[in-house]
Amino acid sequence: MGAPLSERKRQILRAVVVNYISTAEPVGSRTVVRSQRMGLSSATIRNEMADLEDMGYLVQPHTSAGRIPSQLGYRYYVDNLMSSDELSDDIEREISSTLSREKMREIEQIIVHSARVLSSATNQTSLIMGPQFKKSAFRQMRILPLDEKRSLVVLITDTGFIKNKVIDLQQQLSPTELQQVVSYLNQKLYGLTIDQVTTSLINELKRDLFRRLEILEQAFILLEESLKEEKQIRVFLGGTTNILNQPEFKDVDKIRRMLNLFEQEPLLFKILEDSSSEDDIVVRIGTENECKDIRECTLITGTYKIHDKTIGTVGILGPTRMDYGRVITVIRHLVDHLNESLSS
Amino acid sequence: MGAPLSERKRQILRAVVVNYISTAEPVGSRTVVRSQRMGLSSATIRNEMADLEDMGYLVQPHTSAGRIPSQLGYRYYVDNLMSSDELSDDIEREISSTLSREKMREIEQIIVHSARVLSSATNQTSLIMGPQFKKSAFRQMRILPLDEKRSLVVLITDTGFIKNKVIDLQQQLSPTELQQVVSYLNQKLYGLTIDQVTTSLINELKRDLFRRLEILEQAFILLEESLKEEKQIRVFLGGTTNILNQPEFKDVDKIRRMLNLFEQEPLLFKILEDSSSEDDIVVRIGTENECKDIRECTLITGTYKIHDKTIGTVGILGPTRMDYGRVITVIRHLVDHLNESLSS
DNA sequence: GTTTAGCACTCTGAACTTTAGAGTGCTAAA
DNA sequence: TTTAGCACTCTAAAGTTCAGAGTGCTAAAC
Repeated sequence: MGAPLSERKRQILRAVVVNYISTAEPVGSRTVVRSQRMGLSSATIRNEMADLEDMGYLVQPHTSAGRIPSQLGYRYYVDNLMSSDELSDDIEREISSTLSREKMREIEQIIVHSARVLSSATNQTSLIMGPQFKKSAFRQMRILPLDEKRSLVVLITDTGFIKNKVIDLQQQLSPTELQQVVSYLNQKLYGLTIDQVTTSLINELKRDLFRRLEILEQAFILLEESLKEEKQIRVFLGGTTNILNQPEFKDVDKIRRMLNLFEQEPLLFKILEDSSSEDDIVVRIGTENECKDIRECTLITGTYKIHDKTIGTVGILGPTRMDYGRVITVIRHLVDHLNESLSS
Repeated sequence: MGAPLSERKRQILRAVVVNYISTAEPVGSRTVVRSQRMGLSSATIRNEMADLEDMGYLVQPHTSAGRIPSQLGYRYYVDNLMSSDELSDDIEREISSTLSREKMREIEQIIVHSARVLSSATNQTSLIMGPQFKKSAFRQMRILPLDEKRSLVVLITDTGFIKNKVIDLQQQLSPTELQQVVSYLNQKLYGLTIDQVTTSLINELKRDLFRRLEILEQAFILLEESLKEEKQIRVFLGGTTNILNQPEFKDVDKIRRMLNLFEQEPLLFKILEDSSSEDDIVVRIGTENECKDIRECTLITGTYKIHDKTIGTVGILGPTRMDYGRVITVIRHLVDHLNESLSS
């Protein structure tokens, strides 16, 4: 990306970014002088800052204001200048105590609480994609008749999820018939990921079974439906009100657009999915985001796993002016803890 | 409440309330003259309005502004002046189509969608308390072993709910032992409401059973826990961003306080519970609300039933300046539809 | 006794003006 | 190459002005 920056420019750029992140005010040359102990006058810094502006790392909101980092400036900071924060003991403790509590057996509970910790530790809004059931592999299926009309279908996956759903059956199946159906399905579906259980596959199985049992129309419609439903994943939010504390959201209209976004789960899902990478933490600054509703924001995401299988994404969404170092460490720690506590 | 209002005052009060509800601007005497076709001059109306202010039905934000209804004014309007809206066909259609859709088998789905309809039909924020499982009566319990370690506990209630939860058992029970436990529990618990299944009752049962089977410690802890969990009820929100459209919430600080409230489920639950009445729609204006966070708001609630058993509350929360007539009819219709579609 | 026309008075909110302060870029000297 | 000095620019906050809406009161009209 053009000429490499001199050490002095790097220091100045870092000073501007750090200052702006913490104060939200444009940073002037005098402020940089004060925070750098490098024995240069403000005039010199001014020249360097003018250069940095020409190169695209800084921008001026108006003549005679200080500078603020551009998107490129943040990018450079994140890639080259940032010192990764040490996580304070408080937060470390908060995370691990939140996740290790005895009562946290339900995965949904874990996710909800994680979202809360994440947002309170970063003062931003957190998004966590619930476990992606669809990436798990089919292990076993059971059907438990409840009363004359209803049965409970139970699905078990290799990642240890147990999903169940009540279905209505118009006609009653005898235990033997039920047994036949179940073992046939188990045999056919074993090892497939939920994603692979497509409508066409189901139709095929249906045709196959119909030759033997002609009573299953209803049951199949419902099975199909319940699978479809499980494929849609929930996104959990934490600290949505935190954006109100950010000075960049003092405009009611921006707030509205943001909160509106938060109400649209499918969109949030897409945003998280777009930005997730199997193995590392991803930082998307401003227009690096696909979704145009968050082009003024930064999204930082990580993924969590169960038994080494990536199963969901966690993220922090906030203004581009966010404390990158801190957010990244917090996410990293949370993901580590999640991986550990979900795999046990 | 003091002297009864003359017909003329009633008309003027109604005019002020109606006008203020739709414009959010203080209503002056001229405006009242224009909207009333009663051939009086603004001076006369002015005198009457001054009287109404003395009586406490109207207030002036400042000298030389129009009047706005006081809390008492709204109360009088709701109790004596309001003409109940006819529901437009559009909304009627929207409600019934939302609730009758084939896929809406899961009760949670129904609730979520109801919250949405409610908020979009009223332009306010809607709150719906999920079905109060705890008020249902225990009907039947089943335990289905899944693998070496885990079992699925299924609870069926008289209102047709089916709740289930996976539990870990340290030791495996033989089918016979399991059968014994289950039938003992069924016998003991049948007909009790979930509310009545207290910790002490569970402890008692536990002591009882221990004499016969000594393996159940784990199972019981978990059963107890799962019941406890079911007792906490979720509150579903719809249209939280609608408050941003209300001019009374143009202040970022008020917005923050409101959104903060929305994030505190237990508080919302308490608010709804405080205000619900078995049989009719309840209107709580301003300080009539217990909770101090909504002392500037009006909460209108209704309850829904399954098989004539009250099982949850739906509500609309907005500024005291809300379209009472419309909101009440919308809620009434929604509740009717809910009752019908949940009881089938 | 009501009702109303007329008028002086009040208050607000929007538009405009002023001003202090922060910061810049340039020039010329170190 | 660095820096002191200075003229210049822009903003945000505080102050000012002003039209408009609405009132309450008085005295006349019905």
